[in-house]
Amino acid sequence: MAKKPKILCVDDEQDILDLLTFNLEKEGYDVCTALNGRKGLEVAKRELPDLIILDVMMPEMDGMETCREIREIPALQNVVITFLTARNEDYSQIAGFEAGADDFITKPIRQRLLVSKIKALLRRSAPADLKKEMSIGGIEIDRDKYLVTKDGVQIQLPKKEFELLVLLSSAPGRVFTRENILNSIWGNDVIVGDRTIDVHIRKLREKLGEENFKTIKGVGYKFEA
Amino acid sequence: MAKKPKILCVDDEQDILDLLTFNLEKEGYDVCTALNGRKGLEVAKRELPDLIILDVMMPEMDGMETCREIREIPALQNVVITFLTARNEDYSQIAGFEAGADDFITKPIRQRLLVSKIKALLRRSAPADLKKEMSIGGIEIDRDKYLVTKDGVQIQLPKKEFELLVLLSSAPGRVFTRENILNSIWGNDVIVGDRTIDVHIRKLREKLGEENFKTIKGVGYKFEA
DNA sequence: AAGAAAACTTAACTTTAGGTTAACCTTAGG
DNA sequence: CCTAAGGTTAACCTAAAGTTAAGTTTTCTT
Repeated sequence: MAKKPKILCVDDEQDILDLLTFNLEKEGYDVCTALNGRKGLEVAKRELPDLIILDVMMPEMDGMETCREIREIPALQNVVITFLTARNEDYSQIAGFEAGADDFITKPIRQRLLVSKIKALLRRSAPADLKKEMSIGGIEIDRDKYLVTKDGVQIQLPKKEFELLVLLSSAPGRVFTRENILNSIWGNDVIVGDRTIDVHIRKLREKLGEENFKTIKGVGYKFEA
Repeated sequence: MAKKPKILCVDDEQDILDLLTFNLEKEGYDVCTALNGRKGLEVAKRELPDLIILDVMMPEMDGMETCREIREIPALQNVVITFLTARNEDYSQIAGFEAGADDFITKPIRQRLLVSKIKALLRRSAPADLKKEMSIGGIEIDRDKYLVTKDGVQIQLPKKEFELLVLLSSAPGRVFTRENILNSIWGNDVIVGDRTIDVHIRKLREKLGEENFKTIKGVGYKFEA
């Protein structure tokens, strides 16, 4: 079963965060939150969510600015971002789309609408992911078929290895910290030892070539061809 | 000879259903109907139509939502879906396409236009339909005749086994999760134990060869030759 | 409409792949 | 040349899948 999508909510009002969290978790999403733009950015980097809900009006660093900074981060280039705006702040939508927003949700929040919008957005963003029957340096990854091919030879990877490969290959050349990896593959709550990642990396190296998985000591791992 | 295409019409007004049925049957299509979204979904799952006409405005579960749910079902991923809208509900088209619609038909229904649109849509999707009689690695599956042949020997499969085979073989090599399988064959609501799937898989393996049905632990099953 | 047969689901148990860990080894980098 | 981070191996554990047979339900048949 596909892992549940992770959604980051950023708003300076705890009430709103609670409301969002309640509704989204009820729908089976994995929700994390932040109380301002700067923290939102931090959490986004660490958690690599699938979708981010950003309040436009926030002290210190507003939604627009946060959005721009998020879009600067290579690993978050394709995250879906939606803004939360008051209904009458309509005019801001143009600026919002320019900043890199995908959609808008207006306050007050209508819960059913919220959920269906989120669903639609995540579905829409899925095709972008599915395109990724990606092929890098002799290694083809087909997410649907759950299949990896190296130099024309099919390789059946176990679940965790496959997930790790998909993660690393989602942004080739980018270094994923151990924290990144733990968060995306195991989830926030599960605790596994550090050596576990090493072991999976080792297996990937065995099966797909030593040189494709580089260690950056003290930082993490990256995949390249 | 190609079997006549099956069309499912979903609308809460019996009048509209009658009108559609009359016109489409006259053209030689096999028509089935449902009076609301939820029933439409059920019928769609059972009948696996080639095309679905969905009224946008329906009580309980509207066309959009029905459409989204239909698209969730692997076996119906490639069904052509067209919405029925009032001419002035124009705006909804954007949302409609997002939900996974292929086209729109506006009310009031112009009968000649309806028929030519349907024809055009079915023509466009035709290649996908040809898959109805497939043959992979000594195994022939004829969906219409409800018949399976292995190495020239006819095998009569029970319903569930046949459905499972059809599903898995609809995308050979692709992994179907248990969730996928449960949703397409049993439906979202029905709850059957996990072991049930195993048993059906076992029977298929017995009858059609162990090797053709591969388990990907923690993920699901796939069919290949 | 009863009885039989076939299909389907479940329960209880076994097996196994794959995930994790512990213990020890290696290496990079200060 | 010491230390901390990462690598390696094999043993262990567990959740997931396999199996079998015994209920249920559906469906034919007469």
